[in-house]
Amino acid sequence: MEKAITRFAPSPTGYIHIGNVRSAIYPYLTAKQTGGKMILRIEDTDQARYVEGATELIEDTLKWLGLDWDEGPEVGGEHGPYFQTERRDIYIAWAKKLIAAGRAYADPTTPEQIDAYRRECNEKKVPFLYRNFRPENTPEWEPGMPLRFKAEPKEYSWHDEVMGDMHTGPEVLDDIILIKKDGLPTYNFAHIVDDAEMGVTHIMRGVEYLSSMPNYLAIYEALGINHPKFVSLPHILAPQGNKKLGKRDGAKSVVEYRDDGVLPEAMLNYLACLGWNDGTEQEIYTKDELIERFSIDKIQNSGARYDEVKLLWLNGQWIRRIADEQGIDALYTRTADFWPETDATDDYKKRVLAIIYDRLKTLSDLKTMTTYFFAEPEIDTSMILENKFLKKIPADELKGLLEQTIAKLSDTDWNADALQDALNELLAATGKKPAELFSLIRLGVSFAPFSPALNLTLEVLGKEISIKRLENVVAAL
RNA sequence: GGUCUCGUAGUAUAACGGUUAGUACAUCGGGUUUUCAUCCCGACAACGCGGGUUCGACUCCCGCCGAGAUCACCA
Repeated sequence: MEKAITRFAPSPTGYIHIGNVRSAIYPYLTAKQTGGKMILRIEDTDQARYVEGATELIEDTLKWLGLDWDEGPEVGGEHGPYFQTERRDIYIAWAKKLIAAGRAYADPTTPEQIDAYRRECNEKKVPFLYRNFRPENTPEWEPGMPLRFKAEPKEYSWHDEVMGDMHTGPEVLDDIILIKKDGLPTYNFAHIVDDAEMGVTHIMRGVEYLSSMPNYLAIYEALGINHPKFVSLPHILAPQGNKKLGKRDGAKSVVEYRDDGVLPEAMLNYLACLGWNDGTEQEIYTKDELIERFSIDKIQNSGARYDEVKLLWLNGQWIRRIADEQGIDALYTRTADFWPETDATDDYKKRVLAIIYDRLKTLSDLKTMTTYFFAEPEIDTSMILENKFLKKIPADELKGLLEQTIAKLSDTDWNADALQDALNELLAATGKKPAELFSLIRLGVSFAPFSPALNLTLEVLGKEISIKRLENVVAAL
């Protein structure tokens, strides 16, 4: 397979969210699959929208997801620099080729005049095209003036790897701005130059660029260069409505999910499979499997709706997968930031994790689901007295059952099997149903709405603490 | 408004002229000695509409309808 040179080229205007990270994932998978390279290029030509720290945030996001770039900031490479503001001279040099060929000209029109033209067109209900107002004699271009492309309207046909064969008429061609007044290029020009200089083979970007394609094609043509393959990625849609998912719809930063206890494996898995699938019924993919199976021609050509519920389901699957395949220790190393306030030992926390992990949807569930392992629960007798299995049993009888339990457990070896045996014997001795006796004991030691299997909970809690808690409940009833 | 794109259950998708239209999430029901969860079993639920082409259409063609994108010295 031909080695693909792909790129992720964000502008540093803020964080990367669910809606736009796919245009980093697919280039990564394509590059890795073919033994090629992914380039990270920072498109910082819009000074007004530049956000301090955004580049670091972008890098942070890619690293968390495991999308390492082969060329770009931090790692360098033979095609640098990788910040567009550091490449001004390159753009100017390419722009001069266009001027020399008579395909670009200095634009003397003021923004006010352009607005007037646009209004005029709106009133006449005809599309506004700058080329219809192109000045007769234009000054020689020099820095400080906007430079425009000189369009030669005609039909264009091209192939998009996702959308298929495309065709447009001459009416979409216009004299677009190549270099802005501030001397920096527009995206429209910069990305063409950079992709050419960097040897990019696949341009993978959102479908919003589809309607600009003819203008790009015209520039490639005027420059006399071949264009890369075009891969238009459909939008990810907001959960409600039919809009593309954006920050306004509450699209969270990708790294925010890390802080919420989502595993990068799950995030990558979910996002890669949103709008792509390999034709099989597999749901869980490792990064290596994605690299192996990914194919551009199976990218969906309609938008896909973001579904956080499924992401969280997948995260639960990944939590279990890591614990089951790599062991509790491996999962434990991921949980450092997610425990309740405690000075408990690693060993104790691991034992808690081992009995609770199959209940977790996110790692941050640990915070709320394990409190009674680390602190004395507040005794709330109503939880016992109003429990659906216990409310028909008089308080005195409950008290008696607990006393019997305490006596039995005091005489039991403290391991899961022995505890289970003891609990079964208690069941026989008291004649109670499991739902009754076990609910009582479970609530007595945890006062939590749910908890792991009773014998395991008791084992981890320890003999002394378990019995002490039950005694406290007897006293309170 | 011009141009372009898209249209299978609530959601994500499979099917590439012939299937009882498959799978997963969600929802509902059941099972695994308490709860919650895991796991297992089951149920509900879809080809936007209308014409063609064809022995036969989710699949090919046309029209309509619906949804989206884009028309910046933003990317």
